Amino acid sequence: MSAPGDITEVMALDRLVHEPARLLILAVLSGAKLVEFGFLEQVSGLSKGNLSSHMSKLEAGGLIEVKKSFRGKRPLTELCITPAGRRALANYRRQLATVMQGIPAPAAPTKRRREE
Amino acid sequence: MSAPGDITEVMALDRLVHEPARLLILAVLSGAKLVEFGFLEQVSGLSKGNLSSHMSKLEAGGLIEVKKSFRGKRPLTELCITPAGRRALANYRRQLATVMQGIPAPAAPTKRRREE
DNA sequence: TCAACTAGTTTGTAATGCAAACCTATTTGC
DNA sequence: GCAAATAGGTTTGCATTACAAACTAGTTGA
Repeated sequence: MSAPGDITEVMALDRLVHEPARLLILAVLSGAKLVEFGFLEQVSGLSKGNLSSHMSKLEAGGLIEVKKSFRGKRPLTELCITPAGRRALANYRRQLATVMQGIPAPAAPTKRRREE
Repeated sequence: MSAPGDITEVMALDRLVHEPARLLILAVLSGAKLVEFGFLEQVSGLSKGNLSSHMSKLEAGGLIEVKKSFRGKRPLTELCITPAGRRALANYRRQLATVMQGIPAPAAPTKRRREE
C-alpha cells in the first residue's frame, strides 16, 4: 500500500487525534478507566473552556464517552475512552511510526549543542 | 526535564512543523538539496494554492528558503531546507519519539477485529 | 490572433483553537 | 440570612488557519 516509511502517509493522519490537546486527552484516558474533568484540566494545563470543547469534539467523534453525575452535591464530569477511541489511537500511533521513518534522524548527534 | 515518555510533551510540539502538509514538505526537502515547486505539488497532492501558502509560512518561519528563477522562459520556484529547518525537524522528531512512548501500543494485535 | 497551458499568488470562506465571559449551584464570611 | 467567593463547567467571541477557487502573468500551439 505504501512504501516503508512513506512520508506521504502523513497526509492521512486523523486530524481529530492529531491535535496535541486531544492526543494528550486520549493518551491519558487510555491509561485509566475513568478520568475526571478537573484532573485532566490540571494534567493538560488546558483551560476549562478549551478542554470542554475538545472533549465535545472527541465525544462527537465517538472516541470518548462523557459521564455526568454528582459527587456529593457538585457536578462531576468524567471521561472514558471508547473502543473506537482506542482503535483510533492505536491507528494513529501506527501511522506516526511510519511517518517517523520518513523523517531522517540527524546524521550524527554530535556533541555540539545547537542554540536557536 | 520530562519523565520518559511524558505525554504532556505533546503540548510543546512545534505547530509550524506539526501540520501534516508542512511536515511532508520538510521531510521531502530534508532529503534533497533543492526541490521544485511542481515536484512537491505532485508528491504531496496539495493544490498549488495550498502548497504556496504553506511554503510561505515555512519561509516566514525561516525553516526553508525559496529561490525563484527561470527555466528557459518559464518561472521556476525551488525550495530548500535551511539549517534552522533541519534543526526544527530533528527536534520535532525527537519530541514525537517521546510522545509515542506515551501512547500505549495496543496490548495484543489479536486476529479478531471487533466492531462495536 | 486567440485559445490553452504553465507556474504560481491572492482572495474568500468555513473550520479551528483558544480564553474570556458567563451560568448554576454550593459553600463561606459576617 | 445574605453577599461574596468558589466549584464545575458551557457558551460566546475572536483571531488564526487550511484549503481551494479564482485570478495574474507570461508562453506555446494552431
